Amino acid sequence: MEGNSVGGGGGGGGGGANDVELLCKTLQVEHKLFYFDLKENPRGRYLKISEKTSATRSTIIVPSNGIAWFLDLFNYYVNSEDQDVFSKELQLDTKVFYFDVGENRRGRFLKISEASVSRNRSTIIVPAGNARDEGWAAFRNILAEINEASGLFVLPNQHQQNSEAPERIIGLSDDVGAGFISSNSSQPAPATDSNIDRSSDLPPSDDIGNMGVSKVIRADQKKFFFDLGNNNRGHFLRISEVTGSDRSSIILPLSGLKQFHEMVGHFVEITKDRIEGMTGVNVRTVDPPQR
DNA sequence: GCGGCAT
Repeated sequence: MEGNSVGGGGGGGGGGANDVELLCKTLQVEHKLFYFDLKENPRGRYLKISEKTSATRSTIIVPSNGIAWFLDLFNYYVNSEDQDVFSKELQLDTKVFYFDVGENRRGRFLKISEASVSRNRSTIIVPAGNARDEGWAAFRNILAEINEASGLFVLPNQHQQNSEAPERIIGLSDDVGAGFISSNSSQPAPATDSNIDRSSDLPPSDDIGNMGVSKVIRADQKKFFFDLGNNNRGHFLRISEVTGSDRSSIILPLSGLKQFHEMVGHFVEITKDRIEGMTGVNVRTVDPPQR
């Protein structure tokens, strides 16, 4: 039961009492107080996020490989137009986090529910804040700090640098609506605006951890490189177009990858009769770039 | 001085 759980304090009581505290931060949003504790135990590292109001306290436990996903999702909710946001599901290990935006007379809020097999569902609610979602933005900033700092702590007993294969770690799926989905929606949401960052946002390339997955395709005279990577803002897919000596890239946070895929599939579908019979698209694996 | 969700 506790085999896969990280930091849940499962089984016989400890409640993470022995866990090492790596980093603590607090954030006040309106009258709520949020505690962020980055902790570590022999099973791994996790972020405990607690919401405390006058009488209640509720906590969610985020596995460390989910911090970047939380960051991406908060960016999504901060950057999207109010009417364009959808609920999201984030599966991490054995638990699922549900992100839902709600509104009542107190204002807009983001409800984050953690559902796991052996535990009651727990929920925190983050107020959007008055203007420009500053409550969510402040929350996002804390996540960014923690995500960045987390990379500075090295597990002494770390056997592999990437304990997760990219395909297996995480599934991020759209729940409701998903912006653009296989159904015959006539109006694809311009989700790309918020999901695709320009390459200028990248830190120096030293910080880009290549995850060892690189592919290249050719189309006509162009080459396109696909590289998985991660930086202090999370995981991303970099797609680079290389012509001659010029390279330009888009950086696609993995939270947008599914929508990207569906969007490409859409255009493949509607142009099918025009590309049938075309050949010459080669896909191969290449060595990770050196820089 | 808040208080949402939902078991």
